[in-house]
Amino acid sequence: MVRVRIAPSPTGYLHVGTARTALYNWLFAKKNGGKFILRIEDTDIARSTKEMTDEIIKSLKWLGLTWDEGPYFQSKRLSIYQKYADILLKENKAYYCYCTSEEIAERKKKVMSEKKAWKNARRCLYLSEKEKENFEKENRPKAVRFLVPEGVTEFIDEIHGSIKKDNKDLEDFVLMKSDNTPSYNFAVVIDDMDMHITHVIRGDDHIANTPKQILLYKSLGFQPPKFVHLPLLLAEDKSKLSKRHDAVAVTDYREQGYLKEAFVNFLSLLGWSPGDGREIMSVEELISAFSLNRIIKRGAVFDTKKLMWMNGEYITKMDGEALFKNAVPFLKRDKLLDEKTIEEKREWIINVLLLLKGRVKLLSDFSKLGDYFFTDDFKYDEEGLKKYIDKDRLNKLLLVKERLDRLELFSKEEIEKTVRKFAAESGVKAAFLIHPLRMVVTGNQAGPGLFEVLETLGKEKVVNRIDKFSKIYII
RNA sequence: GUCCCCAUAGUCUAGCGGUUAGGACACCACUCUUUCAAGGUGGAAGCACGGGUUCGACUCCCGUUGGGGACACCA
Repeated sequence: MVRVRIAPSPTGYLHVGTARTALYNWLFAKKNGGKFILRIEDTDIARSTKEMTDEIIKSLKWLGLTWDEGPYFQSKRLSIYQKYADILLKENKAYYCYCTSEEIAERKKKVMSEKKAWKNARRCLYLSEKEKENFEKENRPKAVRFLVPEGVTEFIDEIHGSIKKDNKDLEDFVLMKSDNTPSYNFAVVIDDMDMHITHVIRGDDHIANTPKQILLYKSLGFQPPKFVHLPLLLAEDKSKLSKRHDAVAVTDYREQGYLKEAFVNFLSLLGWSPGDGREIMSVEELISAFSLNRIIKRGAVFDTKKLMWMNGEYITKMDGEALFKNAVPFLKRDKLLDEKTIEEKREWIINVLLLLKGRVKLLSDFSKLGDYFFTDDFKYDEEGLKKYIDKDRLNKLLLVKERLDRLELFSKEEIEKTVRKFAAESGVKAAFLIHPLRMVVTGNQAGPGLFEVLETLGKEKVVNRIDKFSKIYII
């Protein structure tokens, strides 16, 4: 039975890299009828918060990455770690270290400044009984360090193959911090073991931790799980995606107007592909196509342009109901719709969304590109005014308006007939009128087909806007 | 500085000894069109380098270079 987990630390929002790792774990579990477990790694008491835990859970849910077990909290399992630490201590596989972080930091700084390789000396391993006694009397805080044995640690990574590490390059890392909370490497091993995790699927940045963890499994007498290290997600300059320069929180993408379907689809293709050229894929398709051996080794740049393209594809393919559900919250957020209108003009709103969807990339674009449908308070594009508005055209527009006003049925067909007929009579091309009309009524140079826009807007608004414009616009 | 990982167009990728190196995003041109977008057609753009192995290397091996990651009582 496959059992995998995602183990975020609640010290920040759900990072897109973590989301991708979660997705691969989830897909792998679904594909193999296994279980996906959520574990919150909140042993850093100072930096972990309840808010971030909630945020992470919210983001995971938004993406649809629901878990079968958990969330487990490491902060509630402290006695378990302590128990295993005591065992290792008793078997002399670990020892107490009385050095303070400050002392170690200072030593490290000195060594690094000499451009030498830093490795914490196992000073406290060789403490005499007397020294130990003194430290204990002083009540000095003590951490538990693992006694790294000699030898070479090797493991088979499902993606990278064999990875070897000479244990002499490993320092005696901390198992239990002096505040009696476990270190990451220790807690992970105990938990993965205790939760019967079969495959540890995580980012490449954990390759360096793996030998340490394997050593722990061995000293505890447990069989290590399989390790799968995914290529890292990179920023545009190929460095690690960082909080400082990049949008890395899943929440940010949701708020920018990305659809979870597009986001998940895009993430799935960063480091993996189905191999048959398919790109736009539903979760069901992803599940059935997913396999670990199609994951590649090199890091992938998170290309927002492609994400945006994909998002546009998903939006274009949406039907009215789906559009309504997804886009309305954004229009509401941007104060273009209120509850009452949403209820009363549902069908009309859907028509507007259908009209706009082809040129929208983000859900938030509905507000940007279609504000004139929802408010009279829209901006006129300066360049467009210069290009399309002059005295002659404005006068003709007023005449067209007269005719439109007389239409019994304000349908796109009738509108088009009217405009084209007028153009023919005046000896001008239809485009000569269409552009200024669009400018005056929508404020934009471009947009959906003009006649449909006018029909959707309704006769009253169209006529009023032309009137109003002719009064305020000074040539 | 030490250790580890990686290397096909600007980006995401297909390729797993013999291919005109395929697709997608982005870009450019043309087309369609009332505009924009979409669509259609076409285009530019790639196997980092050097040695091997082999009849034959993008593909296998070694090295170089380049990029990335890890080196906390953070996770």
